[in-house]
Amino acid sequence: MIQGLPGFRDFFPEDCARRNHVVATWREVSRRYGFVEFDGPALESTDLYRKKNEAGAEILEQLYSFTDRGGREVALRPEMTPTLARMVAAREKHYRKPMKWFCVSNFFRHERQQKGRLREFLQFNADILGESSPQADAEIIALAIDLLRAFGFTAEHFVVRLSDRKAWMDFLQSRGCDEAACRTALACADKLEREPEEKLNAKLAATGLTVADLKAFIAAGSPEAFAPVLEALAARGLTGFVQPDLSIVRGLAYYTGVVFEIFDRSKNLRALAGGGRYDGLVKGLSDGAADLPAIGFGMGDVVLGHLIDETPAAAEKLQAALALTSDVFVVIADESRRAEALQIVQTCRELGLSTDFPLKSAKVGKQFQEAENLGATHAVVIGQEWPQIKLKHLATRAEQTLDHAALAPTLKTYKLHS
RNA sequence: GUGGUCGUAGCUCAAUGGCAGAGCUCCAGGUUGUGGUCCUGGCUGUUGCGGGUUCGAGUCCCGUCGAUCACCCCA
Repeated sequence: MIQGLPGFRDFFPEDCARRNHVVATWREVSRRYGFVEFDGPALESTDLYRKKNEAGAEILEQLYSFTDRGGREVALRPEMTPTLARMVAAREKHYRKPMKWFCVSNFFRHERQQKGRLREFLQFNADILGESSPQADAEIIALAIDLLRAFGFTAEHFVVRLSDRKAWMDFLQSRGCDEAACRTALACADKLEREPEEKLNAKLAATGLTVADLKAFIAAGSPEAFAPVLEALAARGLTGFVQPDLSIVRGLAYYTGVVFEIFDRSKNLRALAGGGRYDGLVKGLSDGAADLPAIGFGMGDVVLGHLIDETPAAAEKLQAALALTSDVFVVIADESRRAEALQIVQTCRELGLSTDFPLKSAKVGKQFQEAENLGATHAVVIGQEWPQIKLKHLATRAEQTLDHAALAPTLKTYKLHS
């Protein structure tokens, strides 16, 4: 038998139900925040990703890229930002600012899978374009926090680690670092927890800095850099979710201001979400056609799924969303009345009720069993007494007999009450 | 790309180098037109795949594919 590709997932009904819960939550909170949804193509010109990175960069190595039948170099999207920048540059003048856009899309990266990382995954992205104030930074961070709260997480479960690239650059330039030295220093700051001090000091030699200098800067905390964002988050009552932490650097070169990553408190997992301000990227990717300040972040479904499973409150919420529910099960007690039963089924469905019935002759007991299995709230029994029928509320086992013509009006009132 | 661990029924897992099994799921019954429990019965395996050692391999060895974890990287 042919197997699925490594790092790619099948979505059986129960998996789809999980995914739908995640996506529905992302969409609902985004709607509350006034973000509008957009999407782009899964396949883009490889040049779109080359432009942002130097040749040979690991990002490019991990592209699913190939030459299409028309001889074009194309790649499956590994992230959304280049597509967003392309789209924004094309119609920037058409939209009022600030633009608050989000999308939920699948992305592809050819790398070895491990916990929290697959080759195809779903990612939520949200961006605010055309507004450079700390108010926009706070709005984006608040959205990220409320997204996670909507899944049932609290400040006990996750934390936003907030940093600032500009504070880093100011510090490094004050120490005489040129552009290359800044890049080296930031890369080392990113590895402070992972690589031994001697190794990092060797790398830092060219910059005139030491690990001790970097650690001292992180420890000092640069409070003035975070004050406006923290104030705006405090006013929303979200202070408890945020922790200033200059040790967060993020790998990307294009960030220009606030950067943040969200981690589970127990630190068992990779980052749940990450993002930051990238004021020069739209201009760079559009060759100057559009110039918009921007801040955004991404949140993948894989790590999020792990944390949901590990967190009882979130897992319960997921289970509630997964519970099968249907409204009506039509029991065909007398097979000779199947035509009448189908008529009732159709009536229920046209009322908008989720309605099911047995496709083949079955004993009444089995049919009630099936109604239970499907999570139906009501059973309608069609049998010998037609045109009278029975309507039973399964939870209370209360049963009433009524004329079939009276069923629709009766169910309508039930629907209003539920 | 590098390294560790692991591949047995749809799922979770047993089986000292000696007859491949259990629970759950699924399917079918338990006589008249009413349920979640319960009872009975049944299906499903080239033990991931290919070699090797052995009288004999699920078990040991090699290769391969896959899963998983870590490194790398993390857009």
